[in-house]
Amino acid sequence: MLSSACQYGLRAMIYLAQQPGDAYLPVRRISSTLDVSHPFLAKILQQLVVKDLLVSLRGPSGGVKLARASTDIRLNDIVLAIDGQKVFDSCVLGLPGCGHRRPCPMHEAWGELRSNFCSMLEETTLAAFAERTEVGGFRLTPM
Amino acid sequence: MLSSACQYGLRAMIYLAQQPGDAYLPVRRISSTLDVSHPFLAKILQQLVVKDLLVSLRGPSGGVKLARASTDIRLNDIVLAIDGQKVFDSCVLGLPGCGHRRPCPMHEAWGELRSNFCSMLEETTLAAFAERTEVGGFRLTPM
DNA sequence: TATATTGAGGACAAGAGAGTCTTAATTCAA
DNA sequence: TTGAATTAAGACTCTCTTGTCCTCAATATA
Repeated sequence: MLSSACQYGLRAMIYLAQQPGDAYLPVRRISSTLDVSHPFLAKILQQLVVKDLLVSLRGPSGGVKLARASTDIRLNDIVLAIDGQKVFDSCVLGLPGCGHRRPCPMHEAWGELRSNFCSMLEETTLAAFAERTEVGGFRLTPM
Repeated sequence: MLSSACQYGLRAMIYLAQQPGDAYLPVRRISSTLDVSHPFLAKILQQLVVKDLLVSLRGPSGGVKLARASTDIRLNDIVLAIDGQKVFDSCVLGLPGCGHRRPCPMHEAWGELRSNFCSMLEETTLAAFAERTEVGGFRLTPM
């Protein structure tokens, strides 16, 4: 459903939203906390910088931080920035051009499930999600 | 969500369920109707033969046909045979071991959507699906 | 029995996604 | 001003899925 890159991106963004203060956080710190490859995560976060979801600073005490308040970033923004629109309009049977006008047999049932998923991503802010993560004691890391 | 192989397999099985009579249907016929590569589809259908969802016969007037009544095959059987169990217990954030005991932040919301999807696959028989496909005028082919 | 037709099976090629590595550019701090 | 820390950028490798190709085995039919 979501690519690995997108999964890493989401986890990193949630982690960043949990940080107090306004300091830059080195990517290396994030990657070691989440236990993912540093160069790979760096490349992913770079995409989020380009899409204006993160800002970055080079040099000592540099790193990345959220470009705006976590209450103003939705999970959907992150997924779109990394995986693009295709997640949202793919057909379960892989038929090109499947849609309301020429549906495949699964279109209706799948469409409903998918739109529920999309709604969740669109409605949930990063702030809400980070808080739920902390309060619920949920984890972002494999270990 | 589903691999291309699985998508092709589902489309082929629906197409087979729509055939009247009990004759073997050559894979070549199926592949050209669905407009997918013949060798690739052959390999996929072979898996379904091994899993006893199809029976095959070589030689002239050979081909494949459903191993049992389409009322006795569920979409779930096909997905399991091709993509395996991993479709059903994957974590949205890709965390290994994510589950009730150690959930990731998305576990609950995603779990519900996924279990709806699974229920649909488990409850829908190939017969019901093929009929809906014909009655609704839905399509299996790209063109 | 001869032959054309079909699936079975394996080796191979192409593509995408995942992940690594190296070098350059930037910036803080001593 | 020098050096260390850090992101930026691109080339590269690996692996898995997708897809192709060729040969072999089976079998219905003439």
